[in-house]
Amino acid sequence: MSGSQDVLHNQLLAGLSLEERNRLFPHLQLVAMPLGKVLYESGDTLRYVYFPVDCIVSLLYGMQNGQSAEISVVGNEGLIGIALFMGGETTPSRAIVQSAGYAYRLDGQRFKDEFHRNGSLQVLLLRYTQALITQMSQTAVCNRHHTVDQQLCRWLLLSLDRLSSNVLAMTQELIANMLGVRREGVTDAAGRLQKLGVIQYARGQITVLDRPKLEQLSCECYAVVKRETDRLQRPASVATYRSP
Amino acid sequence: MSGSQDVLHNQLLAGLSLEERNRLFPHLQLVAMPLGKVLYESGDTLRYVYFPVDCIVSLLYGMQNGQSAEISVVGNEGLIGIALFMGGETTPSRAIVQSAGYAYRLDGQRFKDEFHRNGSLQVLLLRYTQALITQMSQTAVCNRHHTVDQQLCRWLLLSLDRLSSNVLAMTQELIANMLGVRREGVTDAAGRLQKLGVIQYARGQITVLDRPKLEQLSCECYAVVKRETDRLQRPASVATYRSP
DNA sequence: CACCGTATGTGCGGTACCGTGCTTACGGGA
DNA sequence: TCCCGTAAGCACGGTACCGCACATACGGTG
Repeated sequence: MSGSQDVLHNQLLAGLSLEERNRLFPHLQLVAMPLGKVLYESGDTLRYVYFPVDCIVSLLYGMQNGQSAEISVVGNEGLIGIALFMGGETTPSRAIVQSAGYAYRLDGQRFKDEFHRNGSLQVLLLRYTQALITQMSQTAVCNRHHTVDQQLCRWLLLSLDRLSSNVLAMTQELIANMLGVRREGVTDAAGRLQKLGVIQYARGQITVLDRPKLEQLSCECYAVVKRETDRLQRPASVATYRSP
Repeated sequence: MSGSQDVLHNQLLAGLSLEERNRLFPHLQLVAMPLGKVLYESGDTLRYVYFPVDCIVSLLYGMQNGQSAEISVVGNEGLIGIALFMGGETTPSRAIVQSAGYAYRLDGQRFKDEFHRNGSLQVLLLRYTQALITQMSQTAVCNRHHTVDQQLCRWLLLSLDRLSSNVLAMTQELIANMLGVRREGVTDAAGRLQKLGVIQYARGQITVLDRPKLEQLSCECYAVVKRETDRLQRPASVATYRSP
């Protein structure tokens, strides 16, 4: 399957120094990430961290009444399991594979040890965590102020950025779970997008036909998160930034 | 004004080792935090971190159309300016004093230097950051699924926990800005709470009369955040945790 | 090819919140 | 004491989303 599962396809792993690579890479395990796989449940003690290479993982918060909502999405730009180096060991969230693929898995203890060596891994992880925080925060305001239509666009764009194709394998039901809305709400929004010729829907398979239009229809939340993620992912330097 | 501005009233500063205290405390500056003071705007490069002793600071995300929403609230359990040690230097958020008081201010560079010494400050800050992430995430789902009534209860409880009194100096207009809803929505919700005898409202001054009832009327989000914050704030140990 | 599970579309009433414009009423300053 | 700015209450129609109960339609399996 070509080199598409190359360790270096994960941007965090690719950013490590030579020494760090030598220490960590021998312990990385390539694992399959089938759709729907649960990496951890709310409250689980984390045993591994996962570095996605070509899959997408959603972090969800669930509630007592069964409702839930996605608070962030992770692809090859990040990792799953930040609670390990944050020191909490667990989180009240749930990590579930949203788009199938592969990831590299690393033992939690080894990962923590490396983090506390104060090397470039630590810098990369902290910056990534800040990007994640931005995404969560923006999701919070988005949930408050934007329509389902806008949020669907945002969600499609975030997914698209983490895939190499313009085809997503996702049912409307699943998307509804992620956005925390009714399935019918997604049906309506998707129908409107289809009518505009932006996407094409076919039984669990969405093809994005007009990405620029999608960006235009999306709320600003996508752009904010993307800009901030890009900024924080750039090789560490004296990153200056001013709001536009 | 008694010893209410004691450095050790900030839980993070109180958790430092003796050496760290010796290095940092001489450089802490007590600063007044009047209501409405803006500690930083979206995109500002952070020059200081602030350790609240008896004030409350809100982190807000604003949007292009002027709407905004609070994504987390910080009192003497935390600090403002995590983006400094996260490496981003700036964030797209806004920090504004929600309840007047005092805080200790520390120069950003000195703070970063201390963080990278790998001492107990680092552990405390990372754990606090995780608590903050929990709060943001829970806010996101809360915005999605809960009524204004429930959110008002949650918000009052979060504020109450960070004050030594049961009287909040807050207009409904300000609360509405925090929750990202209309002022009238807060009026309605507050009116209902008042009718139930839970709070008493008087021109920018809310007195909480029945806290247990408030907790009962609130959504679960308050309890989740509180439990997780308490867990993460406990002196670092092999913290195990399982969802109830 | 017939069947059935799953994915999608639709229609209905209900409600929580919005935007707007207005009224009431407190309380500090001249 | 009066005045006026600010805080709070109220009333209106509008709408986005909900919960529910269906109707359709695709596609793999026997």
